[in-house]
Amino acid sequence: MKLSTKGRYGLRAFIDLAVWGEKEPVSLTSIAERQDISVSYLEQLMAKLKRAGLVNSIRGVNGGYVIAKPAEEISVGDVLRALEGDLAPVECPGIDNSKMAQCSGSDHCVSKIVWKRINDSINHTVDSIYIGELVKESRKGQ
Amino acid sequence: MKLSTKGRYGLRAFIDLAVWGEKEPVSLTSIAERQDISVSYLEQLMAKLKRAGLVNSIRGVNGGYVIAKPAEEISVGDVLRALEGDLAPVECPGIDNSKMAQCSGSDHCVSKIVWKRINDSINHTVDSIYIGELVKESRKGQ
DNA sequence: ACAAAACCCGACTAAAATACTCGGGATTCA
DNA sequence: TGAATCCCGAGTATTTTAGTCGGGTTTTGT
Repeated sequence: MKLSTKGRYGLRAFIDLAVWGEKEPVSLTSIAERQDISVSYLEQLMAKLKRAGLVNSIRGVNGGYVIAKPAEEISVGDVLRALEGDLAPVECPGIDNSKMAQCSGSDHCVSKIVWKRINDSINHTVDSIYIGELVKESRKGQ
Repeated sequence: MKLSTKGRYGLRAFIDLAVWGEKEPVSLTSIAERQDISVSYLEQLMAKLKRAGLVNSIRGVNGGYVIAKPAEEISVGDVLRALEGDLAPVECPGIDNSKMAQCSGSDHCVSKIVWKRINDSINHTVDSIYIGELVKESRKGQ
């Protein structure tokens, strides 16, 4: 039960971007330095965030990344799901759809109650924290 | 971000035990059949549950396992933590103690707010579901 | 006494996932 | 043109997972 470095580093990088990228695009090099993450790896993470429409990129000299929407409109859940895919720790058919075949055991289907509550609670938590709050918090700390 | 089979199978096995083991010990063979998990693997899981004091074992012919306390007094969190260790998806120093060295980056420490809320929400969720409820639910389903 | 049913335990391993790196490209600006 | 950037797919070492396996030991029924 662990969030991978994709999610951990990626959220840190995204916050960094939101903090430093108000006027000008932020280069991966600068994020890499501040956050101590390699540029190559950041490229992977940013690609995901871009695909999800959370950041835009500007190529060429003085280019970099900017967040695609105001930080107040992006939740931690948006960012983490873009990086990690579904956050559900247990993918159980019967919660939603697809192959019910697996889910025919007796109390097998009782544990599903548990998985659903865990999944819901995680999603609710990350969806209720916005990047904007974290940016404010970060500025306060400096 | 995934719960391993230890947690998933283990909770199923534990519920099975709670459902079937009211009077007599339940053998791993019988759990294995009902839950479609190999006996060898179940042995590993039960060893953990036993070490955590959640089940007792009875050796010899007609032996098996029994839960160590009433199902109403054991939470899903107790079981999952026994099987998986700490459920926190992110282990971040600064939430509690130890090596703060790592946690000196700027907004690095802002994301900690997120990890803490996620950890808390998961723990709260699993600690508020008791095996007893699940047993009842399972009996109802039959 | 002995065999069978059960738990007990540590070591081993194949497969999958993770956490990256690397090399070469394409853009843009000065 | 060349330097700073982003872009992208492949490759790979390490770690973790998800088990199996081969031996025990304990207990009970006959």
